[in-house]
Amino acid sequence: MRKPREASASVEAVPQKTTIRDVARAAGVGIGTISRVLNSSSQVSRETRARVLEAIRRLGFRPNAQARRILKRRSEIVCFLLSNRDFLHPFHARILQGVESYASSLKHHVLFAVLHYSPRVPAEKIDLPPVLQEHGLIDGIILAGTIYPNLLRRIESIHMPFVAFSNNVVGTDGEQHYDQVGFDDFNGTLQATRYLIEQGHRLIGFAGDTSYPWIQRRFDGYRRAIRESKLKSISILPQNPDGFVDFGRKSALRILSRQPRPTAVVTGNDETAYALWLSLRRQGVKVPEEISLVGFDDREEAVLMDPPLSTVRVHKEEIGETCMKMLLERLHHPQMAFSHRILPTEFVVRGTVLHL
Amino acid sequence: MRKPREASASVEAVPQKTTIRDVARAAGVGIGTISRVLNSSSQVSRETRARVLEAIRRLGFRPNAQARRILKRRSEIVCFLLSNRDFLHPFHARILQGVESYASSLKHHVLFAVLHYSPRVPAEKIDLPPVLQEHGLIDGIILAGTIYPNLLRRIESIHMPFVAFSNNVVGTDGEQHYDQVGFDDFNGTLQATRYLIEQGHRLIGFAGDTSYPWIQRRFDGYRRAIRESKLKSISILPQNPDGFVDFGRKSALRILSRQPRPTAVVTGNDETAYALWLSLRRQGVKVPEEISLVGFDDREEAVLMDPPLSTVRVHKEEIGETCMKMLLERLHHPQMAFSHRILPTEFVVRGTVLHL
DNA sequence: CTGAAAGCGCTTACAG
DNA sequence: CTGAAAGCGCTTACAG
Repeated sequence: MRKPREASASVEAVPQKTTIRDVARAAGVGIGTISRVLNSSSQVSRETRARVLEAIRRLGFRPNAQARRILKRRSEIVCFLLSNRDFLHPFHARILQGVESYASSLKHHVLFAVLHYSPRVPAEKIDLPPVLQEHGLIDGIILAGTIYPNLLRRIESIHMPFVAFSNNVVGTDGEQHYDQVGFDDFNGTLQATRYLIEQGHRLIGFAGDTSYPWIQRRFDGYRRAIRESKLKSISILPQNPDGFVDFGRKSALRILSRQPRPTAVVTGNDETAYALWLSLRRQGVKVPEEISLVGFDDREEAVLMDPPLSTVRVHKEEIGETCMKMLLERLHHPQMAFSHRILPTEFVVRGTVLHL
Repeated sequence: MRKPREASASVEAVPQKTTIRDVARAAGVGIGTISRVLNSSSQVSRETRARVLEAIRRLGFRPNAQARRILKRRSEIVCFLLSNRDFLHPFHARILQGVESYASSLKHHVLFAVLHYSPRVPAEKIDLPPVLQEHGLIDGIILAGTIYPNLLRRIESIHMPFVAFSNNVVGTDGEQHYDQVGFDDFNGTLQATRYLIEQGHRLIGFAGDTSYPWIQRRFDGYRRAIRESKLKSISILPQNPDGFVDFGRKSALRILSRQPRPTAVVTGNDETAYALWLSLRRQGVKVPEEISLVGFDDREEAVLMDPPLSTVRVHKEEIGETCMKMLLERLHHPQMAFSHRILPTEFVVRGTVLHL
């Protein structure tokens, strides 16, 4: 027994109930004509079109999106799937914004979904959000967050087009058979370190946790620059840091106790740079007068520092846009070869590097 | 050149093409029976169900979500509409997370959309995102960001259920005929200021831009506490600040030049507190030894400070959850009276308040 | 240019 | 319990 929809008073007030048939009757035409007007088909006479548009306006008719989508065989909705992040960090939030902005400019929509999974569970045991279990609701997926091989395999198993934000892909090796967009970790620190060298620095350290593959790539970029100039690399990674502040304290200690003491430090990311900055200040060490500092990511922390942090800027919105663009290309050309686009980073000179 | 997934073999591999009719044929039953199994109707015999499930598995069948939704007359998708924010600030990002988390626990989905509009344009001129122009795609809206009266009227005009995050509603007065969820600005600063008084402070200033209604409410809470204890309120608002750092500099100046000098400052939000902290430090004024500081919002900045900021915590995820919950109630009970839920805040004691 | 009809992939009374 | 049929709100050949 289906319950009748609400009280009779609301019948006129709720335009949702008006269907294409009502409009056809009101305009005295067939339903096909209404559809043609809605889809701005050229084969409708001016007068008919005007009559139909007037009827649509008068009845407050809005076509049912679901019904259209069934026939169109495309929902024009993509899913932004954030995996294994307990909170939507500004970095990913801005990727999402880039996705949304590009998507909406093309009349597409973005569904936001979250997934938590263990990297150690077999692929088929990963419990995907319901939206990925159905089909027809979304056309494809933009995969962000931390991506382990099992998630990749799980997503592949549902045969839905997807694009992965590649920088936080962990533990996959060799060739990958999917579309990816990322930014250039290696060249980011390469450029930053070269800048320090140009500014006259010769004793340059690197502080960052290289157990993350992206920090490792940044470390590699740093080492390349160091080697190029025949300098010696100095790596600083505190043991068992107990949280953010403790991490800063321990690495500051290691830096300051080194003989000779580095004049500059390249950090694995802005957060590390921030923690270091706090600790150095606390110990009365001035940035950049006594130690120059360079970050990576250009997060909010960067401009909150005083002086503001010189860092490697990542164009987060552009990453989102490019993900969306690639996904659309994939949808239109399913047989196209897979590609991995790596977007350039940009070194931003602000206040934390001293010219020696 | 990487090769895409097999071309010819994909006919069987792509489950999207399998329909309920294929399954019916494979299982040797009618399509109605497949539907009943999918909807776990109890009126299917164990053997038939088993046969159908096996066929579904074998064919990799996943039902078409759009088709189901047409019949169900409910999409179980809500739209999170972020208005007039040029970027998804962590504050709103966490509201979104709360919405998503509650929604997904109930098998609902969240569509993320952005809107930019002028507060001065007539309501009917506001160009809503396409998803709000169709019907059937979403069941309702959660409205976040800065909300002016014209947007409210525009949303009301499309007759779609919605819930507004109320703290950033601007310029509406009197009774509001819609559902709202917000947090308690007034009691937040009331509690924070009382805490300062308990700690022995008698000269307490308030720094914040009261042209924003929410900061005005926070100012009111501060004044209530001040009046309760028969103290004198001291309001600090720098003229024409030129950005974040300049704002901090100017207000620090005003605070320090006052005779007698306040021993504590309640700020309109964490950002203000952070700017103030930076400037005070720069001028060699110690927090909290010489000046105590209290923030509002409990944003990321708060824990980035050293010592970490004592502030008024807002439960952002809970706001999102409550929005989603109210929207669902509204959907199930369209005739229910409108309500405005105001969630409590919580004062978090950290390191920036000195006991006198 | 336009209407009548078939059809998209489902759900759900209806009748056995 | 189950199948055949009607129907959800659209789009799109088809035939004039």
